[in-house]
Amino acid sequence: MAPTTETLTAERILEATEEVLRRHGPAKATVVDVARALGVSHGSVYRHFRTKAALREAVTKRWLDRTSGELSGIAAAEGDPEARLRDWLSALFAAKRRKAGDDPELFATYMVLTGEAGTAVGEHITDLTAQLARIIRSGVDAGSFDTADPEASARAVFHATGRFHDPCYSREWERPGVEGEFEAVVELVVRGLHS
Amino acid sequence: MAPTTETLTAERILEATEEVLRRHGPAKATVVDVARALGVSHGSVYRHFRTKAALREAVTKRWLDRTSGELSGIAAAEGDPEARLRDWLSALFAAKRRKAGDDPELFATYMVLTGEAGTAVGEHITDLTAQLARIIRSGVDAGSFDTADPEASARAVFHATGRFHDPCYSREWERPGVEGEFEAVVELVVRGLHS
DNA sequence: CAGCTGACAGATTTCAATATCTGTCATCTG
DNA sequence: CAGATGACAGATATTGAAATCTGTCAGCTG
Repeated sequence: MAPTTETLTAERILEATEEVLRRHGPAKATVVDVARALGVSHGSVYRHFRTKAALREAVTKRWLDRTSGELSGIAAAEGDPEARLRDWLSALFAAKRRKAGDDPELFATYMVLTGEAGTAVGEHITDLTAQLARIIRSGVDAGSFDTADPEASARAVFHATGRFHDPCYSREWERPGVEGEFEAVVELVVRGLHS
Repeated sequence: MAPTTETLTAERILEATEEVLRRHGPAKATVVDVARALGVSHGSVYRHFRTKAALREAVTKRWLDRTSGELSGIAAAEGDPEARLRDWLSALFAAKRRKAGDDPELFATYMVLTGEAGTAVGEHITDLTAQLARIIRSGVDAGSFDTADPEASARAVFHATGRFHDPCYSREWERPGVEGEFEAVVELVVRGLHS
């Protein structure tokens, strides 16, 4: 694309890569395309990212971190832990559903990227369950939740609600009735946590 | 394979198709292969199944029905509903995990088959949640479970435990610690159901 | 000399020609 | 004549040669 005089940074490469992925999809997005988009040779891209896989994983990480960031506010907030848990789960579902619904092709692209084994997804899940554990712990402290192991309960809640945040279910998220299914599972889970 | 004098029945075709799928995998299993395995012309296969898709769906249905059958005994049994619910969920997880672990290639084949949109999977899920609903209803009658809508609760329980029976998670089922994760989710769900 | 380039080897992908498959049906056979 | 066959048209899959990509690196440039 248009050559620039700006310095070539990891950040600029990541932005260009996102754009190339959006345009070409995961199968046809090449490092050469990214370099072309930046007006540099592909060798320069390899100066910042050792391999194509590392570049793709960095893009994935950025994308996942955006979701984590949206939710961390709720996890850190003050107030009724049960309400916060419900809010957090709703926000997670809403965020995923929005991403999947607004631009299905891009979402499919990221599904491919997250499927390429790497540590990014695992770290994202660790991050999210840590947020959940924080909420649950504050519920235990307040006496509204009862669990011996908030971390384990957090993982259980995360797993139990997987249908409403795991990308492999994304095509179900637009069906009529999901909202109700979501409420039912959240209800079950919140009741299971109660003392 | 070996030609036979036996009459050509839908049942024999289904058996041969299973064998061909096991041998060749979902991508390379053709109707011609099935006919060859039976020692007949492929036109004869089309006499019993209108399309290749119908044949594949019939095989899928048979496979899914085998799991449903294994579980229906637990759902129909007498005795403590909570124990039956735990047994049923454990049996479902064990059955899926065994199928995935014993013959991963065949399991992958069936994952492809179930992914080919059709009514078989939907009916299977309806069947399983009906079994769950039966257990939950008996728990409500016995006074140990509390829910206004056992069918809805059954779907919620099924969704909440998806990570331990949905094929899209099958590669997680062999990791150390799954057993514990499973127990934690079941515990959460059972507590959520309790009155 | 830090950062960029572009040629290169080996791996991967594309593309078009070729082969095989699906689904139909007129015809055959017991 | 019920049930099986195999030739056929159009759709799909395979194959192998050519094009492109990945990752490296010696050398260029500011």
